[in-house]
Amino acid sequence: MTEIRTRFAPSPTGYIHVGNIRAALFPWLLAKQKNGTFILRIEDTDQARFVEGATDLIVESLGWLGIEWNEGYLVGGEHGPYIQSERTETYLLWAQKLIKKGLAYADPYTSAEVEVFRDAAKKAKKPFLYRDNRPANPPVWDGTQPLRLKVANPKRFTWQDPVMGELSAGPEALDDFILVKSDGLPTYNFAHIVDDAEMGVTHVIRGLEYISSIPKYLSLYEALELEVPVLACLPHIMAPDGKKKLGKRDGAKSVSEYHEQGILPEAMLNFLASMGWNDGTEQEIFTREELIEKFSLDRVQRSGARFDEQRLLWMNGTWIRSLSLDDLFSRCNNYFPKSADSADETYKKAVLGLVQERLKFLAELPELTSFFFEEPDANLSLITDNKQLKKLETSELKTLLQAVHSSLNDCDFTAESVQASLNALLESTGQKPGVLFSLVRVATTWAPFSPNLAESLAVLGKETSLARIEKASQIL
RNA sequence: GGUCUCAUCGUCUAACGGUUAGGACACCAGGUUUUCAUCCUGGCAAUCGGAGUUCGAUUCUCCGUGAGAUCACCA
Repeated sequence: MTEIRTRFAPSPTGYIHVGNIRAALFPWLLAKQKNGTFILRIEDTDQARFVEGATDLIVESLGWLGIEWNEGYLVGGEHGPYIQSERTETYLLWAQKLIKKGLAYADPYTSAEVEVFRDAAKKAKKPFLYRDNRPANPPVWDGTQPLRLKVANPKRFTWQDPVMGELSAGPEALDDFILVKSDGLPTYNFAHIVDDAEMGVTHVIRGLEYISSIPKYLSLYEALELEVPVLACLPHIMAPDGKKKLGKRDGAKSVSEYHEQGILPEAMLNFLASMGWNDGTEQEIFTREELIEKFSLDRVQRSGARFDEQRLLWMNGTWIRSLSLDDLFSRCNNYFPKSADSADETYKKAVLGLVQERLKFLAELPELTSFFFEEPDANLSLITDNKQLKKLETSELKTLLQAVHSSLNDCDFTAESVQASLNALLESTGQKPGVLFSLVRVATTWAPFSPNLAESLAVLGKETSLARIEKASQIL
Protein backbone atom coordinates (compact mmCIF):
# COMPACT_ATOMS: atom_id res chain seq x y z
CA MET A 1 0.00 0.00 0.00
CA THR A 2 1.36 3.40 -0.89
CA GLU A 3 1.81 5.98 1.80
CA ILE A 4 -0.95 8.53 2.15
CA ARG A 5 0.42 12.04 1.72
CA THR A 6 -1.82 15.03 2.22
CA ARG A 7 -1.13 18.70 2.51
CA PHE A 8 -2.37 22.09 3.61
CA ALA A 9 -1.21 24.86 1.33
CA PRO A 10 -2.28 28.26 2.59
CA SER A 11 -1.36 31.61 1.16
CA PRO A 12 0.20 34.07 3.58
CA THR A 13 -2.40 36.74 2.88
CA GLY A 14 -3.71 37.24 6.40
CA TYR A 15 -5.03 35.29 9.31
CA ILE A 16 -6.61 31.85 8.97
CA HIS A 17 -10.30 32.11 9.60
CA VAL A 18 -12.57 29.35 10.77
CA GLY A 19 -14.07 28.98 7.31
CA ASN A 20 -10.94 27.56 5.79
CA ILE A 21 -9.18 25.80 8.63
CA ARG A 22 -11.01 22.61 7.74
CA ALA A 23 -8.87 22.48 4.62
CA ALA A 24 -6.10 21.70 7.10
CA LEU A 25 -8.09 19.61 9.55
CA PHE A 26 -9.49 16.98 7.22
CA PRO A 27 -6.29 16.20 5.30
CA TRP A 28 -4.45 16.08 8.61
CA LEU A 29 -6.98 13.64 10.08
CA LEU A 30 -6.65 11.43 7.04
CA ALA A 31 -2.87 11.40 7.12
CA LYS A 32 -2.81 10.71 10.86
CA GLN A 33 -5.28 7.88 10.53
CA LYS A 34 -3.28 6.15 7.80
CA ASN A 35 0.09 6.82 9.38
CA GLY A 36 0.85 8.96 6.39
CA THR A 37 2.49 12.32 5.97
CA PHE A 38 0.90 15.73 6.35
CA ILE A 39 2.72 18.51 4.56
CA LEU A 40 2.58 22.26 5.12
CA ARG A 41 3.39 24.25 2.02
CA ILE A 42 3.33 28.02 1.75
CA GLU A 43 1.85 29.36 -1.47
CA ASP A 44 3.21 32.85 -1.80
CA THR A 45 3.31 33.41 -5.52
CA ASP A 46 1.10 36.46 -5.33
CA GLN A 47 3.42 39.20 -4.21
CA ALA A 48 0.68 41.80 -4.21
CA ARG A 49 -1.37 40.03 -1.58
CA PHE A 50 1.50 38.95 0.62
CA VAL A 51 1.05 40.01 4.22
CA GLU A 52 4.03 40.25 6.53
CA GLY A 53 3.71 37.92 9.49
CA ALA A 54 0.85 35.93 8.01
CA THR A 55 2.92 32.77 7.92
CA ASP A 56 3.56 33.03 11.64
CA LEU A 57 -0.14 33.39 12.22
CA ILE A 58 -0.81 30.24 10.22
CA VAL A 59 1.81 28.31 12.15
CA GLU A 60 0.44 29.59 15.42
CA SER A 61 -3.16 28.65 14.61
CA LEU A 62 -2.22 25.17 13.49
CA GLY A 63 -0.06 24.75 16.57
CA TRP A 64 -2.85 25.80 18.89
CA LEU A 65 -5.21 23.27 17.37
CA GLY A 66 -2.56 20.58 17.53
CA ILE A 67 -2.59 20.06 13.79
CA GLU A 68 1.05 19.18 13.40
CA TRP A 69 2.80 18.53 10.10
CA ASN A 70 5.69 16.17 9.69
CA GLU A 71 7.01 17.63 6.48
CA GLY A 72 7.14 21.09 5.01
CA TYR A 73 7.60 24.65 6.13
CA LEU A 74 9.92 24.97 9.16
CA VAL A 75 10.34 21.21 9.60
CA GLY A 76 11.79 20.47 6.15
CA GLY A 77 11.79 17.21 4.25
CA GLU A 78 13.01 15.53 1.11
CA HIS A 79 10.92 17.52 -1.31
CA GLY A 80 11.71 21.06 -0.27
CA PRO A 81 11.82 23.91 -0.40
CA TYR A 82 8.26 24.19 0.80
CA ILE A 83 7.80 27.84 0.02
CA GLN A 84 6.69 28.41 -3.53
CA SER A 85 8.65 31.59 -4.04
CA GLU A 86 11.79 29.53 -3.52
CA ARG A 87 10.81 27.00 -6.15
CA THR A 88 10.65 29.13 -9.30
CA GLU A 89 13.39 27.13 -11.04
CA THR A 90 11.34 23.98 -10.71
CA TYR A 91 8.29 25.58 -12.25
CA LEU A 92 10.34 26.97 -15.12
CA LEU A 93 11.71 23.49 -15.82
CA TRP A 94 8.23 22.07 -16.10
CA ALA A 95 7.15 25.05 -18.19
CA GLN A 96 9.97 24.40 -20.66
CA LYS A 97 8.84 20.80 -21.02
CA LEU A 98 5.41 22.01 -22.03
CA ILE A 99 6.83 24.53 -24.48
CA LYS A 100 8.94 21.82 -26.11
CA LYS A 101 5.89 19.66 -26.53
CA GLY A 102 4.03 22.57 -28.07
CA LEU A 103 1.58 22.63 -25.19
CA ALA A 104 2.41 26.06 -23.87
CA TYR A 105 2.91 29.36 -25.60
CA ALA A 106 3.65 32.99 -24.92
CA ASP A 107 0.66 35.30 -24.66
CA PRO A 108 1.51 38.32 -26.83
CA TYR A 109 -1.43 40.45 -25.73
CA THR A 110 -1.61 43.10 -23.09
CA SER A 111 -4.33 42.77 -20.53
CA ALA A 112 -6.13 45.64 -22.25
CA GLU A 113 -6.15 43.69 -25.47
CA VAL A 114 -7.47 40.60 -23.75
CA GLU A 115 -10.13 42.81 -22.27
CA VAL A 116 -11.27 43.71 -25.77
CA PHE A 117 -11.73 40.02 -26.58
CA ARG A 118 -13.66 39.61 -23.40
CA ASP A 119 -15.99 42.49 -24.22
CA ALA A 120 -16.56 41.20 -27.73
CA ALA A 121 -17.56 37.81 -26.36
CA LYS A 122 -19.89 39.47 -23.95
CA LYS A 123 -21.55 41.52 -26.69
CA ALA A 124 -21.99 38.38 -28.77
CA LYS A 125 -23.51 36.79 -25.65
CA LYS A 126 -20.97 34.03 -25.82
CA PRO A 127 -18.86 32.88 -22.93
CA PHE A 128 -15.36 34.23 -23.11
CA LEU A 129 -12.64 31.73 -23.85
CA TYR A 130 -9.11 32.84 -24.44
CA ARG A 131 -8.52 29.88 -26.70
CA ASP A 132 -11.06 31.31 -29.17
CA ASN A 133 -8.60 34.16 -29.63
CA ARG A 134 -5.46 32.09 -29.55
CA PRO A 135 -2.68 33.86 -31.50
CA ALA A 136 -1.78 32.05 -34.70
CA ASN A 137 1.93 32.59 -34.38
CA PRO A 138 2.84 33.29 -30.79
CA PRO A 139 6.29 34.74 -30.19
CA VAL A 140 9.04 32.81 -28.53
CA TRP A 141 8.54 33.02 -24.81
CA ASP A 142 11.17 35.25 -23.27
CA GLY A 143 9.81 35.22 -19.77
CA THR A 144 8.31 38.68 -19.90
CA GLN A 145 4.98 37.58 -21.34
CA PRO A 146 2.49 35.36 -19.59
CA LEU A 147 2.86 31.72 -20.53
CA ARG A 148 -0.35 29.90 -21.32
CA LEU A 149 -1.30 26.27 -21.49
CA LYS A 150 -2.47 25.19 -24.91
CA VAL A 151 -5.51 23.02 -24.51
CA ALA A 152 -4.97 20.76 -27.50
CA ASN A 153 -8.30 18.99 -27.54
CA PRO A 154 -11.02 20.39 -25.32
CA LYS A 155 -13.20 17.57 -24.10
CA ARG A 156 -15.44 16.47 -21.28
CA PHE A 157 -13.72 15.31 -18.12
CA THR A 158 -15.24 12.95 -15.60
CA TRP A 159 -13.64 12.21 -12.28
CA GLN A 160 -14.37 10.67 -8.95
CA ASP A 161 -14.48 12.90 -5.86
CA PRO A 162 -14.56 10.95 -2.59
CA VAL A 163 -16.81 13.57 -1.05
CA MET A 164 -18.98 14.73 -3.92
CA GLY A 165 -19.15 11.52 -5.92
CA GLU A 166 -18.84 11.37 -9.69
CA LEU A 167 -18.24 14.77 -11.20
CA SER A 168 -17.94 15.94 -14.75
CA ALA A 169 -17.66 19.10 -16.80
CA GLY A 170 -17.75 19.83 -20.52
CA PRO A 171 -15.13 21.41 -22.77
CA GLU A 172 -16.51 24.90 -22.06
CA ALA A 173 -14.83 24.62 -18.69
CA LEU A 174 -11.43 24.32 -20.35
CA ASP A 175 -9.30 27.20 -21.47
CA ASP A 176 -5.75 28.27 -22.15
CA PHE A 177 -5.10 29.52 -18.65
CA ILE A 178 -1.95 31.26 -17.52
CA LEU A 179 0.83 29.09 -16.13
CA VAL A 180 3.48 31.70 -15.54
CA LYS A 181 2.74 35.34 -14.97
CA SER A 182 4.68 38.12 -16.64
CA ASP A 183 6.48 38.67 -13.33
CA GLY A 184 8.07 35.27 -13.79
CA LEU A 185 6.19 33.63 -10.95
CA PRO A 186 3.82 30.75 -11.59
CA THR A 187 0.10 30.97 -10.98
CA TYR A 188 -1.51 28.84 -8.31
CA ASN A 189 -3.07 26.76 -11.05
CA PHE A 190 0.33 25.73 -12.32
CA ALA A 191 2.46 25.75 -9.19
CA HIS A 192 0.25 23.64 -6.97
CA ILE A 193 0.07 20.85 -9.52
CA VAL A 194 3.81 20.75 -9.98
CA ASP A 195 4.32 20.84 -6.23
CA ASP A 196 1.75 18.19 -5.43
CA ALA A 197 3.38 15.92 -7.99
CA GLU A 198 6.92 16.56 -6.83
CA MET A 199 5.96 16.18 -3.21
CA GLY A 200 4.12 12.95 -3.87
CA VAL A 201 0.78 14.20 -2.59
CA THR A 202 -1.78 11.41 -2.92
CA HIS A 203 -4.90 13.24 -1.75
CA VAL A 204 -5.61 16.86 -2.58
CA ILE A 205 -8.30 18.04 -0.20
CA ARG A 206 -9.47 21.62 -0.51
CA GLY A 207 -12.48 23.88 -0.48
CA LEU A 208 -15.36 23.68 -2.90
CA GLU A 209 -14.35 26.95 -4.54
CA TYR A 210 -11.82 24.97 -6.55
CA ILE A 211 -14.29 22.55 -8.01
CA SER A 212 -14.95 24.64 -11.12
CA SER A 213 -11.26 24.73 -11.88
CA ILE A 214 -10.66 21.03 -11.60
CA PRO A 215 -11.26 20.32 -15.30
CA LYS A 216 -8.48 22.81 -16.00
CA TYR A 217 -6.20 20.98 -13.63
CA LEU A 218 -7.09 17.71 -15.27
CA SER A 219 -6.09 19.07 -18.66
CA LEU A 220 -2.81 20.24 -17.18
CA TYR A 221 -2.12 16.87 -15.56
CA GLU A 222 -2.66 15.37 -18.98
CA ALA A 223 -0.30 17.80 -20.67
CA LEU A 224 2.30 17.23 -17.98
CA GLU A 225 1.74 13.47 -18.16
CA LEU A 226 1.34 13.32 -14.42
CA GLU A 227 -0.69 10.88 -12.43
CA VAL A 228 -3.79 12.54 -11.01
CA PRO A 229 -4.06 12.31 -7.23
CA VAL A 230 -7.36 11.84 -5.44
CA LEU A 231 -9.14 15.18 -5.71
CA ALA A 232 -11.59 15.94 -2.94
CA CYS A 233 -13.65 19.06 -2.41
CA LEU A 234 -14.96 20.14 0.97
CA PRO A 235 -18.30 21.93 1.22
CA HIS A 236 -18.25 25.50 2.37
CA ILE A 237 -18.83 26.76 5.82
CA MET A 238 -21.50 29.39 5.50
CA ALA A 239 -21.89 32.64 7.36
CA PRO A 240 -24.12 32.32 10.47
CA ASP A 241 -26.75 34.74 9.21
CA GLY A 242 -26.52 34.65 5.46
CA LYS A 243 -26.29 31.88 3.00
CA LYS A 244 -22.97 32.89 1.62
CA LYS A 245 -19.68 31.17 1.97
CA LEU A 246 -18.12 32.31 5.20
CA GLY A 247 -15.38 34.77 4.44
CA LYS A 248 -13.48 37.53 6.11
CA ARG A 249 -15.84 40.06 4.59
CA ASP A 250 -18.76 38.46 6.42
CA GLY A 251 -16.97 38.84 9.70
CA ALA A 252 -15.49 35.37 9.83
CA LYS A 253 -13.40 35.31 12.92
CA SER A 254 -9.83 34.22 12.86
CA VAL A 255 -8.84 31.05 14.59
CA SER A 256 -6.77 33.09 17.01
CA GLU A 257 -9.78 35.15 18.03
CA TYR A 258 -11.47 32.01 19.29
CA HIS A 259 -8.24 31.10 21.00
CA GLU A 260 -8.25 34.46 22.78
CA GLN A 261 -11.88 34.10 23.81
CA GLY A 262 -10.97 30.91 25.55
CA ILE A 263 -12.38 28.34 23.24
CA LEU A 264 -10.55 25.10 23.95
CA PRO A 265 -8.64 23.63 21.02
CA GLU A 266 -10.34 20.29 21.68
CA ALA A 267 -13.72 21.97 21.33
CA MET A 268 -12.73 23.85 18.21
CA LEU A 269 -11.46 20.69 16.59
CA ASN A 270 -14.56 18.79 17.62
CA PHE A 271 -16.85 21.52 16.37
CA LEU A 272 -15.09 22.04 13.05
CA ALA A 273 -15.03 18.34 12.34
CA SER A 274 -18.64 17.76 13.24
CA MET A 275 -19.71 20.51 10.87
CA GLY A 276 -20.04 18.51 7.75
CA TRP A 277 -18.87 15.21 9.08
CA ASN A 278 -20.21 12.58 11.44
CA ASP A 279 -19.53 8.92 12.00
CA GLY A 280 -23.12 7.83 11.47
CA THR A 281 -23.84 7.32 15.16
CA GLU A 282 -25.41 9.78 17.57
CA GLN A 283 -22.09 10.71 19.12
CA GLU A 284 -21.53 14.46 19.30
CA ILE A 285 -18.38 14.80 21.35
CA PHE A 286 -15.23 13.42 19.80
CA THR A 287 -11.72 13.55 21.16
CA ARG A 288 -8.96 14.23 18.74
CA GLU A 289 -7.96 10.57 18.88
CA GLU A 290 -11.50 9.52 18.06
CA LEU A 291 -11.60 11.91 15.15
CA ILE A 292 -8.38 10.50 13.81
CA GLU A 293 -9.68 6.99 14.21
CA LYS A 294 -13.13 7.51 12.78
CA PHE A 295 -12.76 10.16 10.11
CA SER A 296 -13.50 9.28 6.53
CA LEU A 297 -13.90 11.43 3.45
CA ASP A 298 -16.93 9.55 2.19
CA ARG A 299 -18.91 10.58 5.25
CA VAL A 300 -18.26 14.25 4.68
CA GLN A 301 -21.45 16.18 4.00
CA ARG A 302 -22.05 17.43 0.49
CA SER A 303 -23.88 20.61 1.36
CA GLY A 304 -22.58 23.67 3.13
CA ALA A 305 -23.06 24.16 6.85
CA ARG A 306 -23.68 27.36 8.73
CA PHE A 307 -21.29 28.31 11.43
CA ASP A 308 -23.43 28.13 14.57
CA GLU A 309 -21.58 29.86 17.38
CA GLN A 310 -24.10 28.76 20.00
CA ARG A 311 -23.32 25.20 19.25
CA LEU A 312 -19.63 25.91 19.50
CA LEU A 313 -20.20 27.51 22.90
CA TRP A 314 -22.22 24.54 24.08
CA MET A 315 -19.51 22.18 22.93
CA ASN A 316 -16.84 24.29 24.58
CA GLY A 317 -18.81 24.19 27.82
CA THR A 318 -18.99 20.43 27.81
CA TRP A 319 -15.27 20.26 27.08
CA ILE A 320 -14.53 22.64 29.96
CA ARG A 321 -16.59 20.51 32.33
CA SER A 322 -14.80 17.37 31.22
CA LEU A 323 -11.39 18.73 32.22
CA SER A 324 -9.81 18.03 35.56
CA LEU A 325 -9.55 21.11 37.75
CA ASP A 326 -5.78 21.14 37.43
CA ASP A 327 -5.94 20.89 33.68
CA LEU A 328 -8.53 23.62 33.44
CA PHE A 329 -6.52 25.79 35.80
CA SER A 330 -3.40 25.44 33.69
CA ARG A 331 -5.31 26.85 30.75
CA CYS A 332 -6.70 29.83 32.64
CA ASN A 333 -3.47 31.72 33.21
CA ASN A 334 -4.41 34.76 31.20
CA TYR A 335 -8.09 34.74 31.91
CA PHE A 336 -8.48 35.48 35.62
CA PRO A 337 -9.37 39.07 36.44
CA LYS A 338 -6.49 41.46 37.08
CA SER A 339 -7.36 41.59 40.74
CA ALA A 340 -6.56 37.90 40.98
CA ASP A 341 -2.88 38.47 40.21
CA SER A 342 -1.95 38.60 43.85
CA ALA A 343 -4.21 35.74 44.92
CA ASP A 344 -2.59 32.45 45.70
CA GLU A 345 -3.00 29.37 43.57
CA THR A 346 -5.05 27.34 46.01
CA TYR A 347 -7.58 30.11 46.30
CA LYS A 348 -7.78 30.64 42.56
CA LYS A 349 -8.28 26.94 42.01
CA ALA A 350 -11.06 26.85 44.58
CA VAL A 351 -12.80 29.72 42.80
CA LEU A 352 -12.33 28.07 39.44
CA GLY A 353 -13.81 24.87 40.82
CA LEU A 354 -16.96 26.77 41.72
CA VAL A 355 -17.50 28.19 38.25
CA GLN A 356 -16.24 25.33 36.12
CA GLU A 357 -19.70 24.01 35.42
CA ARG A 358 -21.06 27.32 34.22
CA LEU A 359 -18.11 28.48 32.15
CA LYS A 360 -18.77 28.55 28.42
CA PHE A 361 -15.52 30.16 27.40
CA LEU A 362 -12.49 31.17 29.43
CA ALA A 363 -12.72 34.89 28.75
CA GLU A 364 -15.89 35.14 30.80
CA LEU A 365 -13.95 34.22 33.92
CA PRO A 366 -13.61 37.83 35.16
CA GLU A 367 -17.31 38.61 35.10
CA LEU A 368 -18.04 35.34 36.85
CA THR A 369 -15.40 35.56 39.55
CA SER A 370 -14.25 39.14 40.13
CA PHE A 371 -16.06 39.41 43.49
CA PHE A 372 -13.84 36.67 44.83
CA PHE A 373 -10.78 38.82 44.26
CA GLU A 374 -11.92 42.38 44.87
CA GLU A 375 -14.51 44.20 46.96
CA PRO A 376 -17.66 44.36 44.83
CA ASP A 377 -19.50 47.65 44.42
CA ALA A 378 -22.88 47.59 46.06
CA ASN A 379 -25.73 47.69 43.60
CA LEU A 380 -28.97 48.27 45.46
CA SER A 381 -31.12 47.49 42.44
CA LEU A 382 -30.26 43.86 43.05
CA ILE A 383 -32.45 44.18 46.13
CA THR A 384 -35.10 46.57 44.91
CA ASP A 385 -35.62 44.59 41.70
CA ASN A 386 -35.50 41.18 43.37
CA LYS A 387 -38.96 39.71 43.40
CA GLN A 388 -38.45 38.21 46.85
CA LEU A 389 -36.39 40.90 48.58
CA LYS A 390 -38.32 43.94 47.44
CA LYS A 391 -41.26 42.84 49.56
CA LEU A 392 -39.32 43.37 52.78
CA GLU A 393 -38.73 46.59 54.68
CA THR A 394 -35.15 47.81 54.92
CA SER A 395 -35.23 47.31 58.66
CA GLU A 396 -36.28 43.69 58.24
CA LEU A 397 -33.38 43.13 55.84
CA LYS A 398 -30.96 44.66 58.33
CA THR A 399 -32.25 42.50 61.12
CA LEU A 400 -31.86 39.43 58.95
CA LEU A 401 -28.31 40.34 58.01
CA GLN A 402 -27.38 40.79 61.63
CA ALA A 403 -28.84 37.40 62.46
CA VAL A 404 -26.81 35.88 59.65
CA HIS A 405 -23.70 37.65 60.86
CA SER A 406 -23.93 36.38 64.37
CA SER A 407 -24.86 32.89 63.29
CA LEU A 408 -21.97 32.59 60.86
CA ASN A 409 -19.66 34.00 63.46
CA ASP A 410 -19.97 30.70 65.29
CA CYS A 411 -19.22 28.68 62.22
CA ASP A 412 -15.94 27.18 61.07
CA PHE A 413 -16.71 28.00 57.45
CA THR A 414 -16.56 24.75 55.69
CA ALA A 415 -19.24 24.60 53.00
CA GLU A 416 -21.13 22.08 55.12
CA SER A 417 -21.12 24.13 58.27
CA VAL A 418 -22.11 27.29 56.43
CA GLN A 419 -24.99 25.41 54.91
CA ALA A 420 -25.95 24.05 58.31
CA SER A 421 -25.91 27.51 59.86
CA LEU A 422 -28.01 28.96 57.07
CA ASN A 423 -30.47 26.09 57.34
CA ALA A 424 -30.77 26.71 61.04
CA LEU A 425 -31.48 30.37 60.33
CA LEU A 426 -34.30 29.35 58.05
CA GLU A 427 -35.91 27.82 61.13
CA SER A 428 -35.20 30.57 63.60
CA THR A 429 -36.16 33.49 61.37
CA GLY A 430 -39.04 31.71 59.69
CA GLN A 431 -37.90 33.03 56.32
CA LYS A 432 -38.14 31.22 53.03
CA PRO A 433 -34.89 30.17 51.33
CA GLY A 434 -35.76 32.50 48.46
CA VAL A 435 -35.52 35.45 50.80
CA LEU A 436 -32.73 34.55 53.15
CA PHE A 437 -30.37 32.98 50.65
CA SER A 438 -30.94 35.69 48.06
CA LEU A 439 -30.17 38.33 50.65
CA VAL A 440 -26.94 36.72 51.77
CA ARG A 441 -25.95 36.13 48.18
CA VAL A 442 -26.47 39.75 47.22
CA ALA A 443 -24.80 41.07 50.34
CA THR A 444 -21.66 39.03 49.78
CA THR A 445 -21.31 39.14 46.01
CA TRP A 446 -23.38 42.03 44.62
CA ALA A 447 -23.51 40.00 41.44
CA PRO A 448 -26.63 39.21 39.42
CA PHE A 449 -25.77 35.54 39.64
CA SER A 450 -23.16 33.50 41.41
CA PRO A 451 -22.24 29.93 42.28
CA ASN A 452 -23.59 27.82 45.13
CA LEU A 453 -23.94 30.06 48.17
CA ALA A 454 -22.45 27.94 50.93
CA GLU A 455 -19.50 26.94 48.80
CA SER A 456 -18.92 30.51 47.73
CA LEU A 457 -18.85 31.72 51.33
CA ALA A 458 -16.54 28.91 52.32
CA VAL A 459 -14.10 29.90 49.58
CA LEU A 460 -14.46 33.59 50.39
CA GLY A 461 -13.58 32.80 54.00
CA LYS A 462 -14.97 33.84 57.30
CA GLU A 463 -13.32 37.19 57.59
CA THR A 464 -14.30 38.50 54.18
CA SER A 465 -17.80 37.06 54.29
CA LEU A 466 -18.58 38.58 57.67
CA ALA A 467 -17.08 41.92 56.70
CA ARG A 468 -19.22 42.06 53.57
CA ILE A 469 -22.37 41.17 55.49
CA GLU A 470 -21.56 43.83 58.03
CA LYS A 471 -20.91 46.40 55.35
CA ALA A 472 -24.11 45.53 53.52
CA SER A 473 -26.23 46.03 56.59
CA GLN A 474 -24.79 49.53 56.93
CA ILE A 475 -25.42 50.46 53.32
CA LEU A 476 -29.06 49.44 53.33
C1' G B 1 -25.51 34.91 -18.47
C1' G B 2 -22.06 30.17 -19.27
C1' U B 3 -20.14 26.13 -16.43
C1' C B 4 -20.41 23.25 -12.03
C1' U B 5 -22.55 21.77 -7.38
C1' C B 6 -26.03 21.28 -3.54
C1' A B 7 -31.26 20.67 -1.17
C1' U B 8 -34.34 16.45 5.94
C1' C B 9 -36.77 20.44 12.13
C1' G B 10 -34.75 27.77 12.98
C1' U B 11 -29.33 25.48 13.08
C1' C B 12 -25.79 20.94 12.78
C1' U B 13 -27.26 16.24 11.22
C1' A B 14 -29.10 10.34 11.15
C1' A B 15 -32.04 6.95 8.42
C1' C B 16 -29.35 -1.45 3.04
C1' G B 17 -36.20 1.43 -1.11
C1' G B 18 -40.22 -0.54 4.16
C1' U B 19 -38.88 3.80 10.96
C1' U B 20 -44.67 6.70 14.76
C1' A B 21 -38.49 10.26 9.90
C1' G B 22 -33.94 9.48 15.07
C1' G B 23 -30.21 12.57 17.76
C1' A B 24 -27.80 17.29 19.10
C1' C B 25 -27.83 22.89 19.52
C1' A B 26 -31.36 26.72 20.31
C1' C B 27 -36.21 27.62 22.28
C1' C B 28 -40.49 26.49 25.85
C1' A B 29 -42.39 23.98 30.47
C1' G B 30 -41.39 21.22 35.00
C1' G B 31 -37.91 19.05 38.80
C1' U B 32 -32.96 19.34 41.65
C1' U B 33 -34.57 23.79 49.44
C1' U B 34 -32.50 31.25 46.26
C1' U B 35 -30.02 33.52 41.26
C1' C B 36 -27.11 31.95 36.92
C1' A B 37 -25.26 27.42 35.28
C1' U B 38 -25.00 22.09 35.46
C1' C B 39 -27.93 17.71 35.67
C1' C B 40 -32.84 15.08 34.90
C1' U B 41 -37.88 14.83 32.63
C1' G B 42 -41.21 16.48 29.01
C1' G B 43 -42.59 19.68 24.72
C1' C B 44 -42.31 22.45 19.95
C1' A B 45 -40.29 21.59 15.18
C1' A B 46 -38.32 18.90 8.95
C1' U B 47 -38.04 15.29 4.02
C1' C B 48 -38.42 22.39 -1.67
C1' G B 49 -42.43 21.40 -5.75
C1' G B 50 -44.21 18.18 -9.79
C1' A B 51 -44.00 13.91 -12.65
C1' G B 52 -41.93 8.87 -13.30
C1' U B 53 -39.90 3.78 -11.69
C1' U B 54 -41.81 0.56 -7.64
C1' C B 55 -46.42 -3.29 -3.89
C1' G B 56 -43.87 0.77 -1.34
C1' A B 57 -39.67 6.71 -2.44
C1' U B 58 -36.37 11.19 2.35
C1' U B 59 -33.63 7.50 -0.49
C1' C B 60 -33.49 5.95 -7.66
C1' U B 61 -34.67 8.95 -12.63
C1' C B 62 -36.36 13.37 -15.08
C1' C B 63 -38.29 18.41 -15.04
C1' G B 64 -38.94 22.63 -12.34
C1' U B 65 -37.70 25.91 -8.09
C1' G B 66 -34.35 27.73 -4.63
C1' A B 67 -29.37 28.30 -2.90
C1' G B 68 -24.07 28.31 -3.45
C1' A B 69 -19.42 28.29 -6.14
C1' U B 70 -16.72 29.77 -10.30
C1' C B 71 -15.83 32.29 -14.82
C1' A B 72 -8.30 36.99 -12.90
C1' C B 73 -1.18 37.89 -14.98
C1' C B 74 -5.92 35.59 -6.75
C1' A B 75 -5.30 31.53 -4.43
